[in-house]
Amino acid sequence: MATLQNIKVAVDAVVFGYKDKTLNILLIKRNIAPYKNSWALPGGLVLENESLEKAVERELKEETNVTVDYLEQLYSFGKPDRDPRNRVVSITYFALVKPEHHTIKADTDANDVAWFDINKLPELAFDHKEIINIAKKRLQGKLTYEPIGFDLLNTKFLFSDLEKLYMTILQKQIDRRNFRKKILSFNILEELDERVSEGRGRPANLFKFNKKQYFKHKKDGFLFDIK
Amino acid sequence: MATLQNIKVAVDAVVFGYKDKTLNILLIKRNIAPYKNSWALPGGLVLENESLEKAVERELKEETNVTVDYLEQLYSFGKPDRDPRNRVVSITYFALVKPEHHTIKADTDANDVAWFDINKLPELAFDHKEIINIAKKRLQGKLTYEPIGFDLLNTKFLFSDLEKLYMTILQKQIDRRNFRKKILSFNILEELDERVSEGRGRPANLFKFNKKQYFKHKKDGFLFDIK
DNA sequence: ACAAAAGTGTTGTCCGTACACCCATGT
DNA sequence: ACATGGGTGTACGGACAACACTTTTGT
Repeated sequence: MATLQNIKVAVDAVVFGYKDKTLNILLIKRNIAPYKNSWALPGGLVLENESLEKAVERELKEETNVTVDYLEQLYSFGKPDRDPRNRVVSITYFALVKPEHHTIKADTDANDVAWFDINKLPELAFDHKEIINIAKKRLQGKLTYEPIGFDLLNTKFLFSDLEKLYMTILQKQIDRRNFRKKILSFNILEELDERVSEGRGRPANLFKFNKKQYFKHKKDGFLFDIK
Repeated sequence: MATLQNIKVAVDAVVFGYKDKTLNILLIKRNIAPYKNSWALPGGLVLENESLEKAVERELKEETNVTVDYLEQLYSFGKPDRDPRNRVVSITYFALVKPEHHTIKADTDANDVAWFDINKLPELAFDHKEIINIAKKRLQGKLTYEPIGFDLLNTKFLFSDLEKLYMTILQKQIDRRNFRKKILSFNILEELDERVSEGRGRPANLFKFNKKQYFKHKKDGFLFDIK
């Protein structure tokens, strides 16, 4: 082989949160070159003896103070020139959090951290815009065949929240009656004996996702599927 | 940071071929430690200035003499101890070939290369068994919502070939009449004016996959979908 | 003439979709 | 009493699943 390989391995995370009826992404402001003062995905180099998942979790904790509710590998990026300094292969992750459960906090390095509406993103460092696009597609796809929407809502939620979340992420109208009928038919929700009034209008019932029940049904061959 | 990072980046490929009515995987016999003389997935370290895809294609050409018909990234593996020598992160790929279009040939290093029935795999090096399991699931999934089965058949094929391929990979019975009706309704096949006799029985018509037509329909919102 | 594989149509069921009115509360 | 959001049932149509007989060839 011509030369010894010297490629760095990094991880980056696309963290989604659903806030104020919009889909948000967690970004940090870089305080080192290159792309100093640009916004970027949280992430960094993998340590010598840590797994990829651990690396993501560590970087997220360090840079944003967030612990994720759902994490899965997204895709790996390795174009030779994606980092201007030296070659970096980045293994990216897809994560979901319940924003109200966490207080984001910038690093000691005085970076900034913030949630951005996915439709109002700033300029991004490296190829991070492309990574986000892929993550968005993954989210839209997964939402239809796995019950991951619940990882974006509070533990107790209104049916209308779930409905709005689906409409926001899938970017289409959904019929309220058919949607409720479908979801309820899966028998994976617990209807709580609590009602909440959203200012005006009839108070709505709170629901809880019953994960255990979901896995039981899944083992029996049931398929979660929302058009 | 504690120590400088020294992680190697490799690529490995799970290459599927459909031969003799069975699903096969392309393996090489290692001739260096560790796992000397074990069977393993083709792959190797990424060169300093080559993209990940190029690395896979180069390794496949070098180690097996195969050029793939379909290639996509599968998953990345990075447990700290997956390679006993030093830390290697492997970005794995999922590939399809038409076996009859290629002559496999072992490396100058006198490795061996062979197709293995996926149900009769030998012991495998590293975590390659796990990688193959994930690739198999990907293949089963993709087959139902993208027309990738055609990348495993000859350019001209019989309907019964397609049908058997689906039954073999999905491991279930398929009704011949409903299957044919469904596929034909997609309007992505060309019926050729050639018949082939398979020894005994009524000669069958040859078909060709019309990829252009497929992409045209796809742009118009058509979805390939086989239950 | 028989064995083997290819080719083809109809019917019932279920699921998805479309759609509108009443209910409980706050102001 | 009115405005606002919550909760619910029915009817139609299309897609999928189940199912069996005829055709063409080789032996």
